[in-house]
Amino acid sequence: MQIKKEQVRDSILKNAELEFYTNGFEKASIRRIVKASGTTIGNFYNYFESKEELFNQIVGEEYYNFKFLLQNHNKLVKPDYLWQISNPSEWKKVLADFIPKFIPQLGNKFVILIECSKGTKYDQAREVLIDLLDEHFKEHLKEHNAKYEMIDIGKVLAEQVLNGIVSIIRQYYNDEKKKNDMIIEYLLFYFIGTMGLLGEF
Amino acid sequence: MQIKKEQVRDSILKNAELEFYTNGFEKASIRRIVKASGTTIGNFYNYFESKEELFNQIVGEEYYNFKFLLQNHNKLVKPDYLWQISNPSEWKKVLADFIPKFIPQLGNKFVILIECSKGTKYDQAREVLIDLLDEHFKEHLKEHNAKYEMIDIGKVLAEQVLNGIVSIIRQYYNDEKKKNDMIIEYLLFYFIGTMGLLGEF
Amino acid sequence: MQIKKEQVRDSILKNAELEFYTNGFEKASIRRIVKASGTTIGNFYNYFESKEELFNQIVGEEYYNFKFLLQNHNKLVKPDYLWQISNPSEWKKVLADFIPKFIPQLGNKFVILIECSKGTKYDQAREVLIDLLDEHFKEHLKEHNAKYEMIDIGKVLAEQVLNGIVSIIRQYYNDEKKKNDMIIEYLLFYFIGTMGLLGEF
Amino acid sequence: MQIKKEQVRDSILKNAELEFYTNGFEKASIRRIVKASGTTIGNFYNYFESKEELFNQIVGEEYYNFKFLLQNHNKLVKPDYLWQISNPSEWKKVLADFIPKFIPQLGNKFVILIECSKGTKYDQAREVLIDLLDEHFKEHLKEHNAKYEMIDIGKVLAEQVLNGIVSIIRQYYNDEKKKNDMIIEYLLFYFIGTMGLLGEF
DNA sequence: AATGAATGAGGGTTCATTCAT
DNA sequence: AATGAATGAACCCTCATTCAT
Repeated sequence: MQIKKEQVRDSILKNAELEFYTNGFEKASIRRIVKASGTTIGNFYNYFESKEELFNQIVGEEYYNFKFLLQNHNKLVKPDYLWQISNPSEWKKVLADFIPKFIPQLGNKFVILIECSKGTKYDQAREVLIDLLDEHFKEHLKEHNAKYEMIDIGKVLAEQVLNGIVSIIRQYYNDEKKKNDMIIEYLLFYFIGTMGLLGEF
Repeated sequence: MQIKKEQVRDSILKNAELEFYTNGFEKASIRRIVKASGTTIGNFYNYFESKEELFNQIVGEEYYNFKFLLQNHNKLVKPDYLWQISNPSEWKKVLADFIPKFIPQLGNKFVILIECSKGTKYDQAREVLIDLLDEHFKEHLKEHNAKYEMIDIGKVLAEQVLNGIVSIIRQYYNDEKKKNDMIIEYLLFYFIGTMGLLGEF
Repeated sequence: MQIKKEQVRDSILKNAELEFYTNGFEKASIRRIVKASGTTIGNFYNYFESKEELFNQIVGEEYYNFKFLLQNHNKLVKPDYLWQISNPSEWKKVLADFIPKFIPQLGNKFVILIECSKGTKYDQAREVLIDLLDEHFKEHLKEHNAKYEMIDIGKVLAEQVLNGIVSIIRQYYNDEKKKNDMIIEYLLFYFIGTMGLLGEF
Repeated sequence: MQIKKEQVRDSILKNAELEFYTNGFEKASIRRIVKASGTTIGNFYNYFESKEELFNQIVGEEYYNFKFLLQNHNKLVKPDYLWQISNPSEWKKVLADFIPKFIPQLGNKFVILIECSKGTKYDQAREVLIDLLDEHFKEHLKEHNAKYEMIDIGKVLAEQVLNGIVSIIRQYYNDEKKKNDMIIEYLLFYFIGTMGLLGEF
């Protein structure tokens, strides 16, 4: 009984995740979710209060961790020495060490949080994250080139890097290792590009 | 009342553009559009045959130009010498010359075409463009580094660069000049990053 | 000007007739009618007060004649000697003389009146006509066979003969002569059948 | 509330049958059906997928049986000796035996199938049946009078006989026995009429 | 725990008709 | 005389959610 209960619950969560991932919160259909989960509409509401609450249960923890990460990134994320290293292959190694620490967060739920939360209370998640990355970037940009004026680029870079990560997650959802490699590769691109830009200004 | 014809039509088009831009084709609501346009549902259908046709009228020409650009990009877009230039500030100048040629296409309608066309006959636009960019990138990557194995990165780069442009358009929709500057800046980032990766740095 | 006016009016009437004939009153579309007539919705209402009034103008006279015919059929329509004639080829000749007198009424407008008037004030036309024919038939049936009990057949015969005529009009709408021949032929069938039934009972 | 399931379903089916019977498929209104059925629009779609599917459920089996009958009518329907019998009261007896076999099919649903299916996938049912009857009639006409030229009459007769049956069903929908009697009576009329025509030519 | 019937608001769309120009 | 913009009710259908069983 207990087991069965959990099975139903898990089935709903699993299928709902796919539905939200595919269609976004607003276009997601409870009917489709329960059908895929092998249960019924009525029973769904024995497990979850609403579509929104279901969504919360899927991305809530993710969001919590994510906020924690953001709030504490100054302590956790301190690879600023990166910016002083000038050899790209060196960078790569450093990133390969550093990135895996927060890569567990970069799964489908992260995508849902960032891209499929329109219409929920999380729909600012994307913006919040971007603002934070922006701030982060601007700091570094300023730090390395005091004369750099076009600081607005930080926000674009942020959105950019976020989209890139999301895009990789979506593309390699079924190959954890490749996904991680791609993210590292991709971030390298970013740092290299940034360095190039900054170094020449 | 009847004199308004063009006003109403323009009002609908303007508000519809915003609605599609904000909610995508499928979630866009005709009722919201007509309310924002100060007219009625019935009257809407005096101007447009359907929601889909309204969408077509907004992005149709855009799509036509866009296809033309894609089909003729080999002739139009030939700054491949870019890849042989090693001085980033030189790159920047070249890009600044080259990019404005197709920048007029990069407005809100382009965003709608790329990001908000799910459910319409244009919903492959994004994929088509990405495939083309991918092909383009793979060519160059192969050309410059025969040993470069991870050719899959082409598609990610393509999606990446497209997202970046879209993101910039979204952010600077009200400042044409800055938008253009940002796109140039941004593409520079891309080329520099790519060069770095490839070993030309 | 005056001529043009009549042209528009006639064009509307002609196309409306076809529209009513094809789709019935309720499914008929004013928009389609005006489009086919080469005019506009607004102008339509300069010529006709409403869809219903347009319908009236098309079948009104028809209905008037038809009612007159019905009310005076005892005077006009007196081929009762038909029923005493026993030679079918003789019948045929008599019918061929008699029927043409009211055949002018049996055109498309008659069909519209009988079959396409649902939703208008004429929608009882069919029933009225059937009742009258029924009465007529019952009279004759009684007259010729006093013991004939199943007098209800009159109504069926009436509906039957009406449907038959309508069906012929619809099928031979473009060949006046053949249409008339078929109607005669068809009515012969009826009288022969009736005679056969009655004579043997 | 939920116990009603079958009641509601039956109520919808019953009222829908009446609605289709009265207004035809296209003019039939789901709103009227659900109001008459004592339920709501939303709930209607818990029982039926669409207006068309509702229609299918009403006439689907009818159509299946009807097609079977048509395809097998050469085996099932073989009272051709009828045409050699010259005594009408004898005909009547034979018909009285034969007709009841397919009379169960001749109810309101048959009428809906034949007369109210415009706009559905069954809208050719009428034509198919008429063509088949036409063929049937032409055969017999040829057989009995090689010189009979006006073979076009077959189609008219077919439409005629079909209309007649439909008309009887419509008139005696509430008296099964009388309906059957009338159909027999009516078909007799037809055979006698046909015989009369043919025998005298 | 499970079912699915019931609701009502909203989706896109069509329509006859009115009326300012 | 002619135009067609404007209206609002009705069309079929989908949805998340409630609740009696």
